[in-house]
Amino acid sequence: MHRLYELAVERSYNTGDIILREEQSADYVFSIRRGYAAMVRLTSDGKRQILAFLFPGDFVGFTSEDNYHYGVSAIAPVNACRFGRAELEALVEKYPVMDRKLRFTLTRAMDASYELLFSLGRKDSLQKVASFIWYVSYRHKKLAQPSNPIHLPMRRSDIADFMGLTIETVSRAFTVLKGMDVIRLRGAYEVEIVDMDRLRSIGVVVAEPAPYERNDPDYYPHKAD
Amino acid sequence: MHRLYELAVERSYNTGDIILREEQSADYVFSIRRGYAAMVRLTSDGKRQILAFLFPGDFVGFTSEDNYHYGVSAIAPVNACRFGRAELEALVEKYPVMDRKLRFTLTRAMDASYELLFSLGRKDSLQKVASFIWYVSYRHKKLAQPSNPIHLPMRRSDIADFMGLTIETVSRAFTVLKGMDVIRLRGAYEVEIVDMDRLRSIGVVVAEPAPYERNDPDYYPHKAD
DNA sequence: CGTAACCTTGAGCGTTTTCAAATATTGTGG
DNA sequence: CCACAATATTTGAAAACGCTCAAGGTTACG
Repeated sequence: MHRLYELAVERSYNTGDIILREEQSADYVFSIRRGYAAMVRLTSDGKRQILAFLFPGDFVGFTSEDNYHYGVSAIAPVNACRFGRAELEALVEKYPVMDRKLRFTLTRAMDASYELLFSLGRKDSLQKVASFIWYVSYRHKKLAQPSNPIHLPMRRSDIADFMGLTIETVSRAFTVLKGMDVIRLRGAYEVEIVDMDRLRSIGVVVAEPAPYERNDPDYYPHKAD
Repeated sequence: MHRLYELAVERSYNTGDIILREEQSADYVFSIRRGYAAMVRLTSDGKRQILAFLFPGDFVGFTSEDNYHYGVSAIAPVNACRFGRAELEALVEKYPVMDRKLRFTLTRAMDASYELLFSLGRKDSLQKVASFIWYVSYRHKKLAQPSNPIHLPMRRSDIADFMGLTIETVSRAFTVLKGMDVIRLRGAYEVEIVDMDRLRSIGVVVAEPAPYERNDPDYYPHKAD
C-alpha cells in the first residue's frame, strides 16, 4: 500500500480550481488528502448537477469510459494525490490486494450514490436539506471532525446543485428547520444541530453510507502526516 | 471465468417475485441471465425509488454494508445465477483476474448511476421520459435485441419510480412525445422511435453508459446457451 | 470602511402532483 | 375464440410545491 503513494504526485488547489476537466481523457485517479471537492456534471444549457462531494479519503476518477463524464473542482482549498491510471493498473497487476481495496472503494461510492439517487427521486425539499445536513455531520464524525456544531464546506448553490433544488429553496428549508428548532445557524456555514434524531427522521435517512474512517488504516490509504 | 459459474446456482423468478430482500444479510451476488429486474428502495411511508433496471448480463448484490439497502425484484420472468459471496471472494483470492473484472462491472454500474443522478436532479419530466426511452433502446441495441420498435419490459409505475415522477406525468410525457411525432405507440409497451436524434436531444442524453455487449465474451460472463 | 459576493425573503408563476373518472389492455374461463 | 373481469393507462381539473424574478440583508475581504 505504501508503494501506491510512491507513484503519487501531490498537488494543491484553491477554492474554485478545476482538478479534473469533463471530457478529458481519463488518465488519472485522485485521492483527496485535505479539503473538499465536488464531482460536477454540466450541460450546455447551464444546468449543473453535483454527483458527489469529496471528503478527505475519497477517491475520484474511476470510469469505464475513455473520457470522464464529469468534472471535479475544489470547493475549498484541496490537497490531493494524483495517480497515473496506467501506473495504478500496473501496480494492481503486481499486488492483487490492491484490486480488492479499489473494489471496496468503488462499492462504497456506489452505496453513497444510491442514497443520493433515492433522495433526488423521492424526497421533498425539506427532506432533502435535512438529510443533507445529517450527511455532512455524519461524514465529519467519521473523519473525527467536529460533528455537532458543524462547518459546511459548501455554499448554498453547491447544496442546491447536489440536491436538485435552487439556492432559494435550500435557503427556505434552512429557515424552516430553524423555525422548527431542529437546527441553529451561526452565519450561513456554521450549523448547530439541536435535535439530531428529529433531523434524521425529517430527512428520511435510511442507510448510513460507510466512508473511510480515520482510525481505520486499512481503508484510509494516506501518507502519514 | 468458467470456474465462476461452477459455484453458481441457477434460479427462475416470475414477474413480481422478490430476488433479494431489503435489509437481508448481503450474502449473495446475482447475475441476470434472462429477463428484467429492478433494484428497489422502499420507505415506510410507501414511497418507492428504482435505483437501476437490470438487463441480461448485469450483476447485482455488491454492497459495502452487511445488509442490502435495497431489494431486487423481477419485472418480467427472470433467470439468474446466484453466487455465494464467501465463495466468490475465495475464488477471487485464487484468480486475481476476477477482481479486475468485478471492478469493471462496478465501474460501469457507477457510471450508469451518475447518469441517472443527473437525470433525477436536473431534467424536467419530458426530458426524463425521452432519455428513458432512449436508454431502453440503447440497452437493447447493446444486447443485440430489436432497438427501434422496442418493447418496454417495465410498466409506467416502474418508469415513474425510476425517474422520480408519477405514473400520470410519465403517461402525459408519452402523449406529448407522440404529439411531437418523435415516437409512436402500439399498445403501452411497444414504442416506435420515429426520430431518434430528436428523442436523444430532447432527453439531453450526454453520456452513453457502457453495458455488457453480447459479442464481447470478456465482459459477458455467461454460460453459453 | 466599502464593495462584492452570497444568503435570505417575498410575490407570482409554472410544472408536477393529487384526486377522480374514463378508456384501453391483458388475462381468464366459458 | 369470444366475453368479461381485473388491471393498467390515459385524460381532466384543481391544488401544491418548487422555481423564477426581484429586492433587501449579511458576511467576508481588500
